[in-house]
Amino acid sequence: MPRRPSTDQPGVRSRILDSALREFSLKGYHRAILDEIAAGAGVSKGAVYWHFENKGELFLAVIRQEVSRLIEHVKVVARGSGGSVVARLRAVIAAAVTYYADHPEFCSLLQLSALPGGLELTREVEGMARDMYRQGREMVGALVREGVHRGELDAGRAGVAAPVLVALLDGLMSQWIVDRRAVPLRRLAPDVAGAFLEGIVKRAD
Amino acid sequence: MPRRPSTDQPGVRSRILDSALREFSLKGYHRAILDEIAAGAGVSKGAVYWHFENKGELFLAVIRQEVSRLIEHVKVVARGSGGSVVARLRAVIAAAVTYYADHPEFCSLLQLSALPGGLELTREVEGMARDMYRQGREMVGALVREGVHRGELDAGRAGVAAPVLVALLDGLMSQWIVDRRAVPLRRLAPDVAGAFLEGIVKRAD
DNA sequence: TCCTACATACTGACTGGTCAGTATGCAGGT
DNA sequence: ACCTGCATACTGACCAGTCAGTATGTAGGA
Repeated sequence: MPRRPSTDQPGVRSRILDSALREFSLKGYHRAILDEIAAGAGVSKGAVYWHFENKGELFLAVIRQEVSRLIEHVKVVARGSGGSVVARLRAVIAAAVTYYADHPEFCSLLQLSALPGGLELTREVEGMARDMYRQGREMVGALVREGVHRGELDAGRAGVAAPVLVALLDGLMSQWIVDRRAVPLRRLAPDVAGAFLEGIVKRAD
Repeated sequence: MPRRPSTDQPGVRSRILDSALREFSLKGYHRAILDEIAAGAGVSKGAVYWHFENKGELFLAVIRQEVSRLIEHVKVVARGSGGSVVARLRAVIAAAVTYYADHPEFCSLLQLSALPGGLELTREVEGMARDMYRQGREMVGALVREGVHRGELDAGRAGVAAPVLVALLDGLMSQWIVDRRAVPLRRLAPDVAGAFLEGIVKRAD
């Protein structure tokens, strides 16, 4: 239990979190070593155990911080400036993709956290991944419902649109991580949005 | 180096692979213990080291086997019975989704193998994941080119269709793994195919 | 067809390195 | 004098990998 620090050295805790993010995203949970996380933060292992109960809790804290940052980043865009729903969906896709491309360490961490429960760590991490996906689907779902209501989107697709868009973004990230050249995230983003919105089938015009 | 066995106990090697698949997919690479893999196969640790160089090679062997099974399974469907490209794309989506749903251990393993290089294991595993995604994109890409040539698919979407479909399938699997109720793979499959092919935007009819 | 001389395919006890977690010390603030 | 916020040194469990030993073949000579 991290006793609430009062005369804290400014930022020790967040420096530990930063260093932990680096190490975990570079080496994974098991190969990340507490002594090196501590060294990376310029403190000792004692400091880590002062601020965090154990390695697992540190990992959870890192994930919590990073996930909430992404969610916040995308939510702002989704609430949007009141344009059309289609425009806001395009913006959401662009925002997510941009965030991925700007935060590769975050992507690594996300892949780790989205592993099936038991792999790598505890069920708790799996629960966080589940929540994250849910929040993503909920956000997209709300947008889609609005779009259907406004007559912009097809009512028949309302049910799958959310899991499909979340899957799309997640899966693109996975491909990008292992092969950045083959899947140039940023460049693809507009076309991806187009394909998601309008499909790939040729229609009469 | 596994010298070719002649008086092999029938199936020891494949029993080890089966047990390793179970353990790795249940516990991940690091928490899977060789003694338990051996016990699960009904042999001793020595037998594991007789057939495989080390733990990493065993992991690679398991992944290779499983990935090539999926690829083969889907490729057969993609070559298809000569129907329309759209029909074959639907069939590919259904085949992949069905395969996922029927082989949850495989899904866990796939998630593990698709981790960024260095996480969990070596660059070699990352290379396999890269190859797998490439093969997937290539397969879809060939289908899409045929579809464009036949006038079924929109030429403007030809470039993104492959990474998008691969992403879609991969991302759906990820969501399904951590939350099977919220993302009922099999039931969603047809609608997913519809969304991918025709998009979600409402069009005038 | 039986014996010799190996080869194959294991067994299971042991070792050595690694690393999470702990015990203890200690400086500065109050 | 005591608490906070660390630093340092240590412990012990865990587990990959090793290796001497064994049991079961089997090819070839006599």
